[in-house]
Amino acid sequence: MDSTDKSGKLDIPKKAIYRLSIYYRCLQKLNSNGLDTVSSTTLARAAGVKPAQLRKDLAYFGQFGTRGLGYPVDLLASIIRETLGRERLQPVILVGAGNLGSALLRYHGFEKEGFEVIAAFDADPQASRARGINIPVLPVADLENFITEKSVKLAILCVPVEFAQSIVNRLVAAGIQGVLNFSPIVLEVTPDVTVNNVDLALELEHLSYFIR
Amino acid sequence: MDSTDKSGKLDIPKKAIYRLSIYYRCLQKLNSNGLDTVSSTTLARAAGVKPAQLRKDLAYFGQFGTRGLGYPVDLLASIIRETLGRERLQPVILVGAGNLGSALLRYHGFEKEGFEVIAAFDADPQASRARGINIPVLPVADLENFITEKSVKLAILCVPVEFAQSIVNRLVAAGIQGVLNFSPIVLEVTPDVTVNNVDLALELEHLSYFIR
DNA sequence: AAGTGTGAAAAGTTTCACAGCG
DNA sequence: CGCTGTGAAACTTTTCACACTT
Repeated sequence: MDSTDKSGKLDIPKKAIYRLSIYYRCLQKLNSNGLDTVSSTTLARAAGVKPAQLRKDLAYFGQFGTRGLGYPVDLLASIIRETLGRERLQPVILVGAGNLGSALLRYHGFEKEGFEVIAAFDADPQASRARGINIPVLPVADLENFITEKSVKLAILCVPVEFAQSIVNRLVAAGIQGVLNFSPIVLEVTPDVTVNNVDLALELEHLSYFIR
Repeated sequence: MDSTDKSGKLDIPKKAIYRLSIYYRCLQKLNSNGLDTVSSTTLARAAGVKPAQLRKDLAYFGQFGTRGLGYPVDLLASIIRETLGRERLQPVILVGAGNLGSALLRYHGFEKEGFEVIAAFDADPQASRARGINIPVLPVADLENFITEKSVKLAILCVPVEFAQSIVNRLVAAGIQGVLNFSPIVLEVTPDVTVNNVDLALELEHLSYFIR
């Protein structure tokens, strides 16, 4: 069997891709601490995984280490950055500037990690503008034009659950390929679109199972 | 081998427990639609999984279906609720009422799912109180007393990343058993404590890998 | 000596397929 | 007949252990 899937990407396990982001963060930290080489044992400890897993994860997309020495921090960081598709700044839109949506906009956590949220959309842009948001809040009717014109590929979805499916249909039709979904609903999309669900109540519920 | 782990819990795969929460939501919806029986095929479709997986998941903790008919919606919902430890209202505290923390408090998404956030803690309670939060915002110094007095087991952690580890140490020492962590850091805790990480930037980064 | 890269084993999870019950 | 419950098969992911390189 060959090592790429139908989309031409290297066949890296999904979970390994999540870990790549964690490794990248750890590398940035190490780099700012002036280190230029790191062993799998050290990096793995920082990332909370086992050394063998780290080595296997990195091996999915190449050989970057020096035996007896470790990995070059700088190079490895660039490689991961490129693998994740972060070499270019990705514009992101946010749809649904209600309670949670506007909270996320004020939070600026995405900007800190190098994503630019270039516009928000809401059924009532007037009301949302009042909430101390400093990017344009546009009416939902403008979604399609905006996405096409700016070639936006990523969207954060914070609309009420009953609108989530119909909005995501419009996003996908307009060209969105990745959706970060905060609604507690299983969205139906074509296989070429990736949906990541962040379900805050579900995470708390999951914790509730583990406390005695 | 027997079917319980060292803590005496049924040995249900972690991923199955997440799905339990999803099933529970779907059941509530079905119930409000007046249905009182549901087949694995129907419930599975609503939950976005395969019928066999749903049946296997439910079988981990008992036999609730009637062959030829399906599952009783009401009973199944109660069973899942109990399995998840949701029969009692769990008090939750939130630590770090800054940008994201105060946003989550105003969002009220946890309350909607039946969790009560009974207090928030912040290094500067004064500043946080101004942000339109309607639960007590207490100084971080009060953490230990409050947790002990109210027997709080769950905490939402939204402090800046550099304080996360030391705060979680204090939480755990005071009796917290489950932490919903929003800081981009791998927290070190004893095995009897469960940490769920919600890393918003990481989720976006993961999406970024899948767009072409 | 130190530490990577990697086949092979182990563990975990999902899917299949069908026996068996209502 | 319809649909659950479940062993067994298939698949995925993690861990091990060690040959190999600097």
